[in-house]
Amino acid sequence: MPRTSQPGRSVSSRLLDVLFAFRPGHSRLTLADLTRETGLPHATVRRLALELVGAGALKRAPDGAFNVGIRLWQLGTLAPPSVPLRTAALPFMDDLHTALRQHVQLAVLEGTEAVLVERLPAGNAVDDMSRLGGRLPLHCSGVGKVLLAHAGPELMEQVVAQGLTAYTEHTVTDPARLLEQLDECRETGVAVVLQETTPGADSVATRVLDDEGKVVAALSVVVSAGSVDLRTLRPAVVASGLAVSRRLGWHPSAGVEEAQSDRSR
Amino acid sequence: MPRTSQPGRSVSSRLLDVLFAFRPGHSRLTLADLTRETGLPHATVRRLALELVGAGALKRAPDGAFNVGIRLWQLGTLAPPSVPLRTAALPFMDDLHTALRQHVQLAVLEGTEAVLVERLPAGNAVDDMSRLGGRLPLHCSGVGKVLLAHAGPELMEQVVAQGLTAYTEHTVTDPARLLEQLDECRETGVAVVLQETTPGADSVATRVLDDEGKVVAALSVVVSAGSVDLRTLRPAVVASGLAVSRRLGWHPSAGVEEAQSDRSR
DNA sequence: TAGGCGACGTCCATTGAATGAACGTAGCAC
DNA sequence: GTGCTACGTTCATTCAATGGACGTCGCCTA
Repeated sequence: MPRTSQPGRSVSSRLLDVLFAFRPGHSRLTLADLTRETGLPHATVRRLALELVGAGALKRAPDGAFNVGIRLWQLGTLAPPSVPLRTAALPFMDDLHTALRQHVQLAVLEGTEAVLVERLPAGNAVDDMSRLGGRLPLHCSGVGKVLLAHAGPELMEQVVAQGLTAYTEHTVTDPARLLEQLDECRETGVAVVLQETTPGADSVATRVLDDEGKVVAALSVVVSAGSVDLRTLRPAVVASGLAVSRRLGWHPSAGVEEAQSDRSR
Repeated sequence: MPRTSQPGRSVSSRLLDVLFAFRPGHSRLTLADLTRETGLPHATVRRLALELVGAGALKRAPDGAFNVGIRLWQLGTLAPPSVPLRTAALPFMDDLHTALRQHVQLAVLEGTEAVLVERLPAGNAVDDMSRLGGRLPLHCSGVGKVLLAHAGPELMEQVVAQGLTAYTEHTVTDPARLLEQLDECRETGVAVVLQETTPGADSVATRVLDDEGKVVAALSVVVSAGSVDLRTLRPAVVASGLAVSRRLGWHPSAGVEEAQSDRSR
């Protein structure tokens, strides 16, 4: 007797379960992997996965394993703020990168994390575990603090509720202390983070504003701790952030919008 | 009496129709747009689109329009050869970019077109209509000719069958002439294209090989016609292509694999 | 003010597409 | 041989997807 186990779930949600089983570090999945990951019967998973392959959303390797297809990648390039933001930011990020020879990162807010939407790595600089499409904590990364500072109190509550994980011995885990930092960041538009995400990595981050003065992204430079005087980085980062903002239509007269209550999931 | 019009189609295919209705230039779609685009009843489209929004695959703007969501973008970053290829190529592309101050592009083969998976634009250089995630014709772009030259005869037949569209007055539309160029490209590993895609834009492209000597991508520099002696570009492009290939595990002893019959998609 | 139009939202009787347990096969290990 | 895991295929059952119909809202023209 079929149709026995999981009623009440839509086909679409099951299909999306299969899709989103692909995560960083799980980008190559066999049928068995997908079955485990989704908890669905393997016959169901197989049907769905093959349908995705047929549409070009997934690709099947000769050995039977599944991969994300190029068509999905193309779809992803259409995601805002990717389109205008990346286009606007890349030239200035590149300038920063050329001038400083350090990691330059651009991140946006997604749920209770920061997602890296662009990244220019400096081969000889410190590695800070982040990668394109990767996620960084809001409470202890440069870009994270900038985004958190401008996102309104509800998000702060959520982040605190989830627990301020200590990634290093320098991570700020005291909510009151964090609030102070965010207040300062909101005033200055800059966050300086010293070895809070990764030991040996400092970061200077600033906000990127759209034409309405809303914070749509954060731009940061990550450097090896102590290798550079962060005070010299600050003007460069701020200037680049403003340049990107202007390119997005922002103008000083637009100011900076306070605490929007975004329902962005 | 419902269930009247389109039987024989799976839910999944309909869902994917909705997803893939988002294309470059159609990245922001209203419900009515989606209805037109997919040809499905608006009640159906609405249900599917909202389910996609619920999963974070799409995002709905306050005004009701739909956009591709960041989660899909993240999924896309997992698509091979995006992961290792982009990582391996970016540093060298950046070097090329810094040295030449011209557009630097990385493309892979997808169906009968080349897809731009990475792109460093030069603000002051000629604009050549391509964008990240965009598609270029195989028969008249630098990266396209490189990919086509190494893809085996079946693809060549397909491309010819589709017609060698003349994008400019310089586009090679004679199959015999194109074959000659591809033969040469296969020998030298380089394709030089003079104003075939866009008037005023020249391109020098080379292949990128993986550890098995298979051509997995093409790397090119696009310059304003006549602004640079292309013979000086050639060594730089070739060297960068080889550098990326080495980073992917290729070694001169692996050679270059001939004409694989790829069953992609 | 009335009437037309398009976009969007909601409802619900009908039914065919999705389902998944069962079975079969192939490869590997011991 | 026996046991295990991965993968493929089948098919009776049934419930979730369907889409025509109707309602609402805003906008335009007369």
